Amino acid sequence: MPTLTLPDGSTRSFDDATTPGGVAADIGPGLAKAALGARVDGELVGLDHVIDRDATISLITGPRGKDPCSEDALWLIRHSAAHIMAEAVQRVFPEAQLVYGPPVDDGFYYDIAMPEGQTISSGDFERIEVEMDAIVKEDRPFSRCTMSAEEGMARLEGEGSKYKIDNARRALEAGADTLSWYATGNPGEHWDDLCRGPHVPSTGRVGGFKVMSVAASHWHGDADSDRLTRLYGTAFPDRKRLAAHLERLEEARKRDHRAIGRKLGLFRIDDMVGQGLVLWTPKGAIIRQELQDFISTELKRQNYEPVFTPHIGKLDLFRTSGHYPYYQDSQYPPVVDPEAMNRLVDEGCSCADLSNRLHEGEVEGYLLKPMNCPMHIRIFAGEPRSYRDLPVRLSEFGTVYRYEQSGELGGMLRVRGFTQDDAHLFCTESQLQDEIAGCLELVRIIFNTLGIESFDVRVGLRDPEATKYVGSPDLWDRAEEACRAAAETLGDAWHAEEGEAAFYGPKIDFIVQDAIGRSWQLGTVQVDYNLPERFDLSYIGPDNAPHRPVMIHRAPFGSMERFVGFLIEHFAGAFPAWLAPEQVRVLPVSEKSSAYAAEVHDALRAAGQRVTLDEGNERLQARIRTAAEEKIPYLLIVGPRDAEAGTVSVRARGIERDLGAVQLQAFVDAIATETRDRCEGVVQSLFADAGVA
RNA sequence: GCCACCGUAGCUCAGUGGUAGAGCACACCCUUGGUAAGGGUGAGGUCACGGGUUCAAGUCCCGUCGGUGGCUCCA
Repeated sequence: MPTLTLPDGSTRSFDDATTPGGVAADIGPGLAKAALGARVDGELVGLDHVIDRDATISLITGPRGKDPCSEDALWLIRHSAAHIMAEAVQRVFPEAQLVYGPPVDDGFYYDIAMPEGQTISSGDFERIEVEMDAIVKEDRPFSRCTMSAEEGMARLEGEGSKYKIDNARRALEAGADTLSWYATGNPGEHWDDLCRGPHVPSTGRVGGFKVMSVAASHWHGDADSDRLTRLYGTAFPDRKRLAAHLERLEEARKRDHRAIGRKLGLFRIDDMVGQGLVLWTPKGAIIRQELQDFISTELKRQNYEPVFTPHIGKLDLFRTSGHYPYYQDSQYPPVVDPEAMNRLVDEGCSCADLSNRLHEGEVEGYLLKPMNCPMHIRIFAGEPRSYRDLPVRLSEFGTVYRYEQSGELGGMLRVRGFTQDDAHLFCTESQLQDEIAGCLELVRIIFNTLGIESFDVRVGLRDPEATKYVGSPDLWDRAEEACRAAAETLGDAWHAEEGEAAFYGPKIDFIVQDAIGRSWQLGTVQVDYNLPERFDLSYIGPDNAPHRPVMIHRAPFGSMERFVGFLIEHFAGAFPAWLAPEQVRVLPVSEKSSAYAAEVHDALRAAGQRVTLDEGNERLQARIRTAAEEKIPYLLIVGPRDAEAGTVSVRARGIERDLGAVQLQAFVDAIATETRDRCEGVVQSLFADAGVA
């Protein structure tokens, strides 16, 4: 005789065991119709879940009106849609074997083992959707069917799907005592799939769905295991919400830095130059240079000392640092001294021999630097250091090269040559926490100035199970504690993640998402006990004895490439005036005003603004449209009236009308302030004061 | 690197094995227009590259290079 407590605190008693479906019906027919599932004592269950003892229950319904759909409802709908898609795939490709089909952030996927020689391509999506549509229209119930472990395994052995057998074994190992199947319809009669559930009550509840894309995956995420076809889909309670979602995706794609970068001429990646190697065009170079100037100002305040180091260094340097040969796969191959190369050729040395001999150090060569730290370390080590000198903070916009896997490259976000806004801090143990906090402060300044509000702070700790880490456990404990304490000073939410530390020390990363929802690490602060050891770094302490410094690697932007790639998407190409490649464009109304327009142009140029003059052979409307598409922050429209009064008519980006006319000098002063202070709104305040805007 | 898909003008994209196309951008001409596309003319192509099948290949097949998505990786 279960008594159930509802979310509002009220209770309902039942004479016999009941189900969430029963509870819903007991409350009212409207709820019974709207219910998709429930949480019983916090556990997500289907409407047919048997409740035979007291519990709390919260029914899950589809959204009403324009309300957003609850996470639970979406989960049920998408998990159910995955089944429907799987059934449809097996109708179209009867020999396809199913592996695993969970809901994910924006939808769901199903991993499928296709028979040799068959593939699913985007051209098949429509056929699959037609089948899905039929299954949804039939509105067949999702029926659960349970078998004992023995019975269930026997069934699976009989069917012979090694993937489902594996899934079942894992479920049993995880503690399940039975196996369950969900049929879309009647068990034994209709299609079914091994599944823990739960699902929505019937296929018709999946109101809007779409097969989105096809990709490859590996069984168990193991690159050496079977290759599977991963079919992605998405589903919503109704078509309207699906359409809204697809529209959002479309909007997001418009923000893609690759598309905007091309359109606005910010960068290119050229086949002839090489994969993952970014060419910064003049406009993109301005943005990069502005960011560099901005951070350099902050670095001066924090007493950093700029240095320059070469792009290439002897292999021995990287052997000492440990980067060669352990990360050989992700480095451009070494450059071997020509004389040594000729000698090796004469000796008939094979490629494998060469590789070995480079590895062993018998042949010397040079490596494009995959990181700047060894070079900075040699600067630190180049003179005796006293504790009075610490911390030493060496900074450099250092370009590094890493031979990332070709499939991983993408636009500016993952490249093979990139410039870190790098610095290495050498300090004492007791200075560590303050120094980390100083580094985090830099990131904070950058994010605040650029209005970046949506990011994750991750403190990467060592994985207690793994053995790849160097350094003593108590040093690690202290460093991890220093990172946590420093993260605490940020004032933002942060989370610790085990196993995310570098092998040489814990770190704090700032993670953002790109336009299509992928996560990228931008700024990073990493503590390092390893390299000071390997390079035998020391300073003389107050006790007149040598001590080992601690190193911090830090890059608040991360890399200029990735940061600007992210920034393009963050601003959708509409950079604030201080960053905009072109800040102002002067548009004479007609040729009659070109002399005055040139005067305006020259005044702004003299004030240091990036300004152009568009005297094109087009109508004013067309020139405004062009400038708007180029995301230029301010347009100055000047005609005879302005020439007469010495004014400019200002049009600010994103405002589809003229703000009004101001004296030329007032505009020059305002934009000079706005760009100098790296802020927004100074120009517009000219008009706000007048009550115009 | 792996799997799938894709590669046609600077860009976005049409193109049924039978003469290479459009819009935008570009150049020139006309138009001098006060707030998001004025009109005309023209130029622009080794259909990514290399093989093959065919009377005939942008189109079909194979390979290479490059891009996209995902997987794996990311010191």
